[in-house]
Amino acid sequence: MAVDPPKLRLPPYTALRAFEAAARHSSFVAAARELCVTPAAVAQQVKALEAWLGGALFERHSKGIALTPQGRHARPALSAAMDQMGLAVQNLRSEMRGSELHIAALPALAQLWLSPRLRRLRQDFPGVQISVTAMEEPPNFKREPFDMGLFYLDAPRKDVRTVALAKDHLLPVCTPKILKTLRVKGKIRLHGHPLLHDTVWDDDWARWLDATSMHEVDATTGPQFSLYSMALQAALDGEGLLMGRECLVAPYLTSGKLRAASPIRVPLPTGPNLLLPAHRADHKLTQQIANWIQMSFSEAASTF
Amino acid sequence: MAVDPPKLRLPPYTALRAFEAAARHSSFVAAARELCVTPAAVAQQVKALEAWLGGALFERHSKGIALTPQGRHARPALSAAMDQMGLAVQNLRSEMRGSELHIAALPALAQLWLSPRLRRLRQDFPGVQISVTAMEEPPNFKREPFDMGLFYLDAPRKDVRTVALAKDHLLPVCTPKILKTLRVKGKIRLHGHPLLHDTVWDDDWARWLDATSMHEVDATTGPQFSLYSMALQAALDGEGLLMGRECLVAPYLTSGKLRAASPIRVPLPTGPNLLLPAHRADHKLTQQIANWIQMSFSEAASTF
DNA sequence: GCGGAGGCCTAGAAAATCTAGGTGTCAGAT
DNA sequence: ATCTGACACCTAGATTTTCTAGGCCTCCGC
Repeated sequence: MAVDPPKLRLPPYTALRAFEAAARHSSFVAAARELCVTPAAVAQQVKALEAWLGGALFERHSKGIALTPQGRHARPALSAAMDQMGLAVQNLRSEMRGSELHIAALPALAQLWLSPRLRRLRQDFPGVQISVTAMEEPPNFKREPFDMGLFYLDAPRKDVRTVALAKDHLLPVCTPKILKTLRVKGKIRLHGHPLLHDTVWDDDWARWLDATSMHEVDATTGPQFSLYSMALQAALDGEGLLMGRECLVAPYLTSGKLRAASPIRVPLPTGPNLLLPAHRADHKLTQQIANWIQMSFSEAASTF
Repeated sequence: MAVDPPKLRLPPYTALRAFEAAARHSSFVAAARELCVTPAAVAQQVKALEAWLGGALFERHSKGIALTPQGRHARPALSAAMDQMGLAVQNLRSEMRGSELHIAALPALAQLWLSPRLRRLRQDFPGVQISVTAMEEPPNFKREPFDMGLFYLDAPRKDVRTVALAKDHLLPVCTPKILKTLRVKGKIRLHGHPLLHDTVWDDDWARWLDATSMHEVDATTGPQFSLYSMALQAALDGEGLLMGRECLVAPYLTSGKLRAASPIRVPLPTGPNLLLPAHRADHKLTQQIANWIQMSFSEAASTF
């Protein structure tokens, strides 16, 4: 019965975070990816936490893991606490660095839509330091320090204000030079040139060919690019036909560097969206820049 | 514009905790005491956090520190997040170790009230592992893993259900042997024997002497004990007069090992309280044991 | 003008956390 | 039936974070 108590300490934060991520993904590897560590590290942290608690949180199966009832029950509160923690830190951070703004964006949107407008954006908001980070999936705004996001989404998200910036359409594009070779007796045939593919938007070609009932063209072959902008560059270099997303290729159609290889535009179920985390909703600078982006998009849309 | 984003990480948790504690205490030394580290460690963590944020959180004065406006503004959210975190962990822990119960208690209450009843408590709740930790101040139940507390308090606390277990009174006590030497012609004089003092309840003697207008006795001299139970032991050993707290010395009065050296009982503004953190309110075992303690106290009270 | 309290610094010690590399088990494919 | 890939696990040692020790500085009150 010590008078100066030995302070029963909480388990280390790292262990909690590892557990939370592993529970959320039901996987140590996925959690490890999220946390930027090796799976072994996650496993160790979870094991340490289990030791501290004196009981198991996961059932280990050779293929994957499953939460025990206790673990399942504990997760929501822990996640909420971590969200709140991240939120508090972000608010603090943004308060300290008043005039910084960090945008998360799909690589394609970052490079093809945002990048050309950055100069003007910076001119219109002098003194604001605008950063852009490209990523495939929208980040967890509660945990990661981004002020807004720019992503293709089909449905609005809870916990984030989602503004659809435009409806997007698919249409095949190529250089004018290639276009000529496709014209046979006034009709256009999509043969004789490679189809350029983006690895993420892999099924764009299939979707368009399906919608236009052009089943004679094989959507599965052709070079793959991990970045849409690289596929686009290949198209600009005359290496083949790209299934264009109108929002992204519009400037090249306007300038004449690319041409539509077909008049048929197939609507996409998803389109570019602006994501505004709820906790930034009343942040003035964020609002202003969000408005700027929306305006800029509707201007662009009018040129389609 | 990396595609695999370098993951802007949150600042280390330790730094946030150091800041939070330092802000709460407006002092690095106090924070260090709370966190069981040296002040230098706290200072370093805070400095690291400030570096991460890119701005100062405290104004350093040679005597103490003061929060900057940003720091002051950020603190509440951070504290709340940490509370929630601690809470989530505790719930998890208590769920894993279903039949453990941890009581925080003032040393005097732990030793003189709880300890004699522990055997019966354990008998009445077989299979429950009951731990007791003694400490001078009630812990922060949101952060530290205690299921209930037993402390002298004058006012109820917010965020913790406070149950007054009894009203307490001061009365001077000594061994029967000493009592005889105090009787001079039918009247009792509190002279000729040392007054035994508890360092924390330092002013008990003064309070009683004041209330009884016995200004001729000097309340400031006499041996000091850091634990009430040691002062009590000294009294039992006939080393002098103890200013007794009725709740604590009652058993000795009953058994005759100690006698009241005066019939005058002076009410104390504070009394023993049972503290039940809100988040444990619907925990069955905690409730049962709380009831047990309340009952046990009212039984004891009826014997005064 | 001295002593103590509080904060600051730095180097090195201690502890926490992570990685590498190898094992075992299963499910689905060959 | 066997192979292969995905996933979890382990351990030892590397790396990073965090802490302590010990000395310094400044201010305040005596």
